[in-house]
Amino acid sequence: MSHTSGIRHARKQKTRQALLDAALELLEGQSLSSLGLREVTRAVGIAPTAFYRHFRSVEDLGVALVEEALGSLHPMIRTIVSTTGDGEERVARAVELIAGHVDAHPAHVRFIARERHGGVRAVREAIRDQLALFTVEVAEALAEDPVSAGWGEEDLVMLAQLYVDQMLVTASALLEAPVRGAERERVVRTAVRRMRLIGIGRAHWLDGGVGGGG
Amino acid sequence: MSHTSGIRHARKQKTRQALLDAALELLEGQSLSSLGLREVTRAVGIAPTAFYRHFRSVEDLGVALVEEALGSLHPMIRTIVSTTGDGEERVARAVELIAGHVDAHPAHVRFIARERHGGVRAVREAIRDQLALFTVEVAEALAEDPVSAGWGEEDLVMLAQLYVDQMLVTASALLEAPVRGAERERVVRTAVRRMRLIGIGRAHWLDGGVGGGG
DNA sequence: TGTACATCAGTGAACGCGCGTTCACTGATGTAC
DNA sequence: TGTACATCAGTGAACGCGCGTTCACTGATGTAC
Repeated sequence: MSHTSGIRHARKQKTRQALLDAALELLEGQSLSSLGLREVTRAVGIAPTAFYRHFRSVEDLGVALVEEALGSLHPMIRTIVSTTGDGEERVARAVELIAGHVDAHPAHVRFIARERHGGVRAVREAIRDQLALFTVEVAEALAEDPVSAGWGEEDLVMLAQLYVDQMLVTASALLEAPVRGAERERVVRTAVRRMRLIGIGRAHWLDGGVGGGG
Repeated sequence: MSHTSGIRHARKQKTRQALLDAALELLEGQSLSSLGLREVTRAVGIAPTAFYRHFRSVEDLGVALVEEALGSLHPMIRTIVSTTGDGEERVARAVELIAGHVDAHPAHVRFIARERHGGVRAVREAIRDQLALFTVEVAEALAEDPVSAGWGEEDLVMLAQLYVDQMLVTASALLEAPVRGAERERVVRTAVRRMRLIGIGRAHWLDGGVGGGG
């Protein structure tokens, strides 16, 4: 058998996951830069020193959490960008998918929102890099869409960034709203309208003038 | 004389400001939830116990920092929303004003970006409340603009939120770029295009369809 | 103006506590033969 | 299958350290008369 199998390895993975889960839960009420190693091991029920068998530091654990939280988002991104239908349908489905993800993984979403501009450099950079991958993915999908005919590379990336930002803004707004109820529906409706407005801007991007003005 | 004047009061205010300044500087490399009271007083050069003459806790100091950081933004918001000219000019001026503010108060901007979703509830709520005031201010200005004729209240608020979000996204992106150079210009150009796209969406909001789609 | 008392920003010692990290260890699991 | 040795996840004591908070204090500033 490979050294990545066996009882010992499986137990180690289980402890590692328990550390990640415990940290994520503790992070709902604080930032990574104030999370203590002893706090995490206490929550898991192991000795503080066992922490070092899995991570070099809390910062290191934070980077692992970024991969766990944003790695699981890739499939969702692909589903959204590959969804067919007219603009209005796509927008509604995208917001639904985001809302479903927030309901399923609220702690992950909170962690990313909090640490994206948080106090731990390595974690900020890990999040930035993952989001850059999302942007590339979205930009490539946009490039294949007939609506994007005539668009420059820089504009496609700008729009992709705008979509990725909106995804995070929407997810973050949903986090603060209750899972059900009028407030939640208001947040969803606003998110849909934001996306619709961006879609309209996209459709008229090459028309010539910005229109309006004071 | 009133009890708010005099040598003693002036010295107290000076120490208080020194605490705020020192905290803001220390917060460039960490989050508020890990900032220590002793760390701040050490930086100012006073005894740890003197801290309590000015703030009940570090959290309390954080709320004061929110007021300092976002209070100073109100004039800028008013300048942006009251700027005349066509859409393209307004966008360029708005981004210039934001860039100027980031250059003048980088630590304030970093603090708001970091603590907006940070680990200290009272500070998050203070930021949320201040941003809500900005949104109201922008929504009122939008309502007076002829371009908004026929717009519903909810849509005006949605657009105002979108503008306020963009202001923060742009400020945050500028923070990470060097003050001068090609990278900075790329960030500014992208911000202008984002704002332009939103302006186009706004101009065509009442046209009927979203257009495009896969 | 001068005096006597009140206020209060800042001090410094002291406290109990939890922190991250080290170290030698234990004992179950893995491996070579 | 059995044996002998290697690996290594988790242990528990120990360390020095900085933390937030308390308390009685000092002495400059403020105020009443």
